[in-house]
Amino acid sequence: MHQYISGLSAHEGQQATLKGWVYNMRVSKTNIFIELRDGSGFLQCVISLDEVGEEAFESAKRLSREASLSLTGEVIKDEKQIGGYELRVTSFEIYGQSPEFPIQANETVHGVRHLADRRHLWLRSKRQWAIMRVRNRVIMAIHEFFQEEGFVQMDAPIFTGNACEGTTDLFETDFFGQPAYISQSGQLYGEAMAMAQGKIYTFGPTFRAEKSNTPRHLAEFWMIEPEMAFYTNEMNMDLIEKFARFVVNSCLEKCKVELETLGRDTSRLEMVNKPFPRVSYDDSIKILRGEMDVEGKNAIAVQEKDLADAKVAIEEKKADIEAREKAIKAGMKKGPRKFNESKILALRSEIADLEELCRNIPGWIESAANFKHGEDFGDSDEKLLTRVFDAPVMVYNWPTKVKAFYMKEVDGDPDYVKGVDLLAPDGFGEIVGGSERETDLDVLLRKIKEHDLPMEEFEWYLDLRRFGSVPHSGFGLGLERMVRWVCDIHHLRETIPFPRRYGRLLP
RNA sequence: GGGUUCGUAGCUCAAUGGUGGAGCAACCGGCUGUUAACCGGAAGGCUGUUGGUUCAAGUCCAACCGUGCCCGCCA
Repeated sequence: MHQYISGLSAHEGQQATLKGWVYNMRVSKTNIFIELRDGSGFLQCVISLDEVGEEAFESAKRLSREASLSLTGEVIKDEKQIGGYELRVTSFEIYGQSPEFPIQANETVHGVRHLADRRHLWLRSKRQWAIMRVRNRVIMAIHEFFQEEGFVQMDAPIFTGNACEGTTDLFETDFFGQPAYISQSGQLYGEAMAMAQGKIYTFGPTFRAEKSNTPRHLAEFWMIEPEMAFYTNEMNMDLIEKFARFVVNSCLEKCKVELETLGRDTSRLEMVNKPFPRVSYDDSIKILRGEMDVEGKNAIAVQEKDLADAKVAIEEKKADIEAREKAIKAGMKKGPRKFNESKILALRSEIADLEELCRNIPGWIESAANFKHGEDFGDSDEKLLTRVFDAPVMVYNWPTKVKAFYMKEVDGDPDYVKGVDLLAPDGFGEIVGGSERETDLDVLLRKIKEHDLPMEEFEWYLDLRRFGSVPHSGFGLGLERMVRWVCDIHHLRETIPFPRRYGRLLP
């Protein structure tokens, strides 16, 4: 029986056997330092010449990154080490060598293409390890929350005959000789299941055939869709807030090591413990246009300040580069020179990012200032809006035109529906979309016609209104978007083990 | 689908139109209780493809192929 790094503190001062892979190693004359990873964590193992003898020591020198082995030795407390412990190896056995592993220990030196082509190996990198463990925590927290709240987990089908909301492009496939679609949402089925169990949630894969090429789209992703009988949209919002707070706090509590590995500023996540502001669509537009301030903050002015700050930062970084280049030219030993050269490279890439920001902000401001009532928010609009709040924001009461047919109209005002979007702060944008559902059969019949949807395919759905129709609400959460926010990852492709998106089917 | 950036060594990047360089990785040697970054050596290239301008093209022009980023669509 072997031990795992995560549970090693229980074996302090004792013998233990670990099995894993070489994440990184350093060789000296009498010691070999192996940074071992075993899936549960990372730990330094020291193979010393005195302990293992010359022959074994020589074979250990031939190890390389990602070689697999088992190591036996004494567990020693060492405050200097990352996990607080190290293993003094007395014997080891090599399973598999790993010559010329194509991804360096510092994965950030690689370009995205190189890494994406090697996703099956990239997953072994420290950052990816941390992200996947946060993903696991998010998934488990979601189940914990809903199970605790009395929800029943039920699955919507993946093959469907209808195009649900009728807007998005679906993947078409052959279902025993007849055309079928791969599900883009379990929403309508969720409603049927909620009428059977009261409170349910689905948790499954979802597919969108849009040729979207952005950091926040995948062709295949995982969605969680709770649906609650006898819930109004206000109750829906209460639940969304409680839910998001629970999931994020669970990650903060149980993924400290992972979030630290990722360099996540957790104080930004702790914002979830403040009340989530609730803003009507109409008010959110006023904020966007700069016509309404939030606690003294004006959305347009904030952007203008961001732009000015970015410009100043660019000049500072350019001056920094110039000074370093001058110092290098004036003569410098190799060590400091290398340090400064790599610093210059980092500064250049920071400048490139800032310059892009400078190119983008004016467009964002223009888009926000000229925002027309009745439009859906663009990504930049979400960015501007969330920038003035100190917590995730819920925007409710949306124009009927931009939302799906099944959303319930606001009482006495059919131009608006009781939809709600949860926008995460710091530019992460829409995490959750939900609504109270239309309960009136006649209104639904009218909406389905207006949206030009095939009535016969919705007959079963309409039955839900014919037999004991009740007020009900629900929402959908994009798992990867939640993980992206919690981990502060720029691109969704790093939040799922094997991303499927436009132009990417392998590995 | 629209806009834009870029394709140079295995990787990440340099190179006022004038003899293509560096760091990392890999290889060899030295140092070292080290923790991405020690010291030295040698090695690594038809500069994405095709065509054009020029005495001269990695650099300028055109087309194509590929990639990144931004927008649209959404979770």
